Amino acid sequence: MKLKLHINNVIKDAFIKAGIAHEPMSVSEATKAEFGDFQFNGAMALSKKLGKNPREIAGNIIESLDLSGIISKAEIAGPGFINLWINPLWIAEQCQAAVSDKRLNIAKTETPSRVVVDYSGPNMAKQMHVGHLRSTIIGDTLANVLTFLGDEVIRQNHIGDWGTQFGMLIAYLEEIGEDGSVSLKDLEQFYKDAKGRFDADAAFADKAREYVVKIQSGDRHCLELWQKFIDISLGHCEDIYEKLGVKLTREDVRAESFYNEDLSKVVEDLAANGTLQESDGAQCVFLEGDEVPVIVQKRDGGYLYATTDLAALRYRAQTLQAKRISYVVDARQAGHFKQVFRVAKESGFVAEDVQLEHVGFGTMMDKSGKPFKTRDGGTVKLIDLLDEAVVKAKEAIKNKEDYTSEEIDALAKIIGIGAVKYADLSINRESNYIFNWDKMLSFEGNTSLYMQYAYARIQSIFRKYDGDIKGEIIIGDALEHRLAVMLLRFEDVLTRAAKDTSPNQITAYLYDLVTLFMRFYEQNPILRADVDEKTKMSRLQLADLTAKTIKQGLSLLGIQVVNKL
RNA sequence: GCACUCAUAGCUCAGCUGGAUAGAGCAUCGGUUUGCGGUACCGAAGGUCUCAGGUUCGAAUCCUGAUGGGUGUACCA
Repeated sequence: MKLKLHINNVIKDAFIKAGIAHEPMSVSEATKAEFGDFQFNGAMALSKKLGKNPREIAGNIIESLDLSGIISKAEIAGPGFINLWINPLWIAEQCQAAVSDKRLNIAKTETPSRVVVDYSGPNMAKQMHVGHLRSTIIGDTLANVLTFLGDEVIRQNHIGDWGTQFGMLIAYLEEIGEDGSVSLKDLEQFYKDAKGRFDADAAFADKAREYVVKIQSGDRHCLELWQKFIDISLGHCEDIYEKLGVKLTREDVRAESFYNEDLSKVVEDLAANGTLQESDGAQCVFLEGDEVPVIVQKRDGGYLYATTDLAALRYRAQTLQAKRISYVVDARQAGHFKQVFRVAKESGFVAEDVQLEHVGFGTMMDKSGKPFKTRDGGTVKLIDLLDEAVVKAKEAIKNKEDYTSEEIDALAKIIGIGAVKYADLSINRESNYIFNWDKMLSFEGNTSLYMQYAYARIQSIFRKYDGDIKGEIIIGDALEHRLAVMLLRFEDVLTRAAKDTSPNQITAYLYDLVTLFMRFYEQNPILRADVDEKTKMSRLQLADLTAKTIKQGLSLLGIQVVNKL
């Protein structure tokens, strides 16, 4: 239900009827309940253009407003605000349509766009650490939401599988032989051991260097070892994706190595364009206004990060035919992407109408506001963080005696992982945030457990009530009205969150929704004996729609719900 | 040095296209229960939105400057 669009259309009609030859600005949600459901602030802005006072303009608009359909009441307030009330009968009708529809009456877009979402991008030489969390779950959420809204989404996992360090790792893998997969369980350790050999043994180091050259020139034996290493390493990542409920698969992997053969072409084509310049022996693109150039080829002939990204951009725009390409990468790389995007467009690798965006995000901090590290200063492995979340979630489950130990394990997994994800996704993407277990696993405030609790509570209503649900939704009091309007806003929120790539708009909405439901439920009994049948049916359906909206919302964030907790 | 970015309640955070008295949660103080899951709900208190100018009918939001943090800055990814 595109709620705002409907209301905007009513305003637009009023503009035409009133003979105002301007495009009206969009309505916005009312800032307070007593101001109605929505407000239109465009009269003030028109005041100067029309040479009239804003209240008079607002009056003209209201006179021309159709109050027989979606909007039932309109009032002028203050300097020229128009407060709008939505017709309760219409709201009820729309909620009814939503509750009986699998997609909650949210249509897929009629103009789907092909979107590449680049996210996660772990390095195969190392284990995933907490720094990969945000990219992985923000990117996955974006992909989920866009898919749900009807776009054609291509997920791309640009894993780091190429470069000099791999020679060392492969040489070591060969040296320790068949049981390499065992040692590889701990990639950090494997990396350290390989590095130890590299530093201590000159023959080993020579072999490692030799392997780098061999891999890149396509030596079969070395490539086999390399492939084995990548498979094992990627397997670790997939364990984490599985735990996180992230939908990345092997099909989505387009590794750095995938673009290997394109790299020389990128440089050639830039040279042919005349955009390339040599500087200190390196091949560079100098952008107007930028101090540092984009280096695409080193003095020694090697290629760089930017070269691979240019190749990937071209592949995504030309071969995959994407119209929007979103990179979910740490905010610190803003400068890099700004430059690479410019080169891609200016060189014609990517057409002008393709939207390139760097979806940057802030850093995870510890309690003291410093980057999140282990006690001894190392990076925190993502797997350890997730395992700890499950352990802590177990402690948070109250009536443990009601469950078998298998049930508790399953619950703890959903709740623990969900809590970590929700806490992260509920923070404004661009800001740094302080990681806090207690807050994350609290039932209070905008947390996953508050959502889960509300959801479980609603499910409990339906466990108690085993009759049929029939009849209509009737909007009774003001709280029901507000709850119903809130439910209808879901699509607008998703659309906006997708446009801005900000998952926290979804969590903020869910929190508002749940808070409103809790208030509604406190005040409006459903199953109590003194509630008449019609009211009971109506409220049951509102509760049902609330639960379905929570479930759908969390599902887009990649978080499961539980019926009991 | 230059560039980017951030600064909102004691703490952790919201605040979308500029709109009405800047909102939540925690912590503090107080209230609600013959209970549909109290891990809930209601209320009080808490703010010169870092500072100074400017634009505007209207600025936490836009512009300029200052101060204080963070980040990036030529052959790593």
